Amino acid sequence: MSAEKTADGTVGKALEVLDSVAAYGRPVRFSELQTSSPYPKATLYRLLQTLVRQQMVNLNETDGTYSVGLRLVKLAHAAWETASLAPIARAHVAALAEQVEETVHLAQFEAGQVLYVDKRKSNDQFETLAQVGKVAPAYCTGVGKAMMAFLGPKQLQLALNQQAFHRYTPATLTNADQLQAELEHIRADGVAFDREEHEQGTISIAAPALTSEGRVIGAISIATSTARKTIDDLNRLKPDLLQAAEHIGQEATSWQFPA
Amino acid sequence: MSAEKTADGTVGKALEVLDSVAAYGRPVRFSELQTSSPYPKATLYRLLQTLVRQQMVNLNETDGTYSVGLRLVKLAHAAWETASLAPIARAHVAALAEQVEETVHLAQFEAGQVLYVDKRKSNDQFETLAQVGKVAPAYCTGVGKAMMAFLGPKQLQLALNQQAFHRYTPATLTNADQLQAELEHIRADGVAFDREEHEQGTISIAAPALTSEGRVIGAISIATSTARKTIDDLNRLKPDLLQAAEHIGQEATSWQFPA
DNA sequence: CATAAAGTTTCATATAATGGAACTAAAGTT
DNA sequence: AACTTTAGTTCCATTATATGAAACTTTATG
Repeated sequence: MSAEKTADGTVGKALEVLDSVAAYGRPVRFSELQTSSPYPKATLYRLLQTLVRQQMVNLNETDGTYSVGLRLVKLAHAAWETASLAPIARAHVAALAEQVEETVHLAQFEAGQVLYVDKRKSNDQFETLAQVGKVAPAYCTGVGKAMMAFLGPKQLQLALNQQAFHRYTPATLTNADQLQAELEHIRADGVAFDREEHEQGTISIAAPALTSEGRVIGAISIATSTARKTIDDLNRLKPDLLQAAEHIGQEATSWQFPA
Repeated sequence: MSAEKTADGTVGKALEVLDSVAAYGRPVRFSELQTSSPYPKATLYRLLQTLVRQQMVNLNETDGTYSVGLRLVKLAHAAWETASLAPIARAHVAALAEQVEETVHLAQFEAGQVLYVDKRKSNDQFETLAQVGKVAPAYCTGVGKAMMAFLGPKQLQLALNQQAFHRYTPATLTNADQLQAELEHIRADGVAFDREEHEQGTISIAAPALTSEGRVIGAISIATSTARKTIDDLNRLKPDLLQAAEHIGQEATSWQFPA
């Protein structure tokens, strides 16, 4: 485990146990948790009981399985309401999806990563929470590069240090210099492109959502497959995209959304 | 603080701090957290730094405020996916709302309380997460009584002990004997009514969703105001409600949803 | 019924956390 | 500009909490 996590003693351990329960995505028995835990059996057991008493984990006494608990769901909800741009931006995301007839993503920048907070396909009857909440790297996604390009210098330096530059496809940018050059282009052009950098066959055009003071609060993108459209096709959607991004920025500023 | 929380030492304290950050619902400064914290300044500060390092809390270095962090949002998402009946039940909730043209709620039973996991109004274009995740008492809500009525005896006893019997309106049931008698009626009738017991002017009819083995996994309700409809009007919707509840139970059983 | 596996508890010892006091930085006042 | 107040941060002797191997209990299996 990382030195950072070690430094956080009991709390760090408890949260790691919580993560492992959550990661199973289904109720899990103690012995299963034990097989993948770095902790001695007694330690794991005690941490788990603490989490159960704190209602972060639920113990189903009928079959002896553990699953995420009510208190976490409550915290989850508070986290979503406080930190998510999705409620404010929803109408604009929906309108853009209808207009361009492609998948539209809304994302935020957190700890150097991209967090998808909304996704809308024009023919969906509803959006599902299961589609949002996903985290992706910033350096090789449209929304990630769009947000990085408009960060202040201090935040940008920190963000650059937080990129792993793992090569996902042959098109992935794999070092900070390449990325910096790309970000200059994006700043000049106003939009970012994902040219199959994260996922082969997937391209997108993205624009940052900025407050009236120019601070990055998120990004919106139109994504499609190379089978359906080309980068030039996406570029033709630039005006609609920029307008939606600007609307989101304006609305967030009027709501005094934290940036 | 309760003895239970005290017994959980540092983890309990850290979670309490996390709760208080989440409860603000907006970015908050250290001094504000301090005013309502039971902990000495140094202790609060150190717990907060631990949560920041663990990414459960985010520190905005620009304005020195704390807010919920990415890791909590990730855990949130996992919690939702694992523990929520909402994705499985969604189509049935939507169909019922369309059919009866009133607000339909979907809820689950957790730690003696009702957790709303979906809500649909027939004329909504979308549902918002902000509407779900709310917790309510069981003894004076339609969904709560519907679920309690079909609990096994051991679980029912525990659940009865978890009710506060606070009087919300003149119609609120305020002791276990009254509630037990009401639950007998509900078992016989198959549905529960909220007769302005939780909120003046709000009435509802609710039915439990049961697995094929008869275990309670949730409840669904049709809620309206006394200005719009009477209890008799709601009773006429009983067949549609029971059918939707049964469909949800069947689908959950086929998905092997944990009960 | 015996054995194995899973879950739970004990307690001497080790480690982590505490919190008053002091320090540093930022904001406010004169 | 200087001083005061408030907010944020760090120190470290002391205290509290956590640890984890071993043992025990319960449940499952052959």
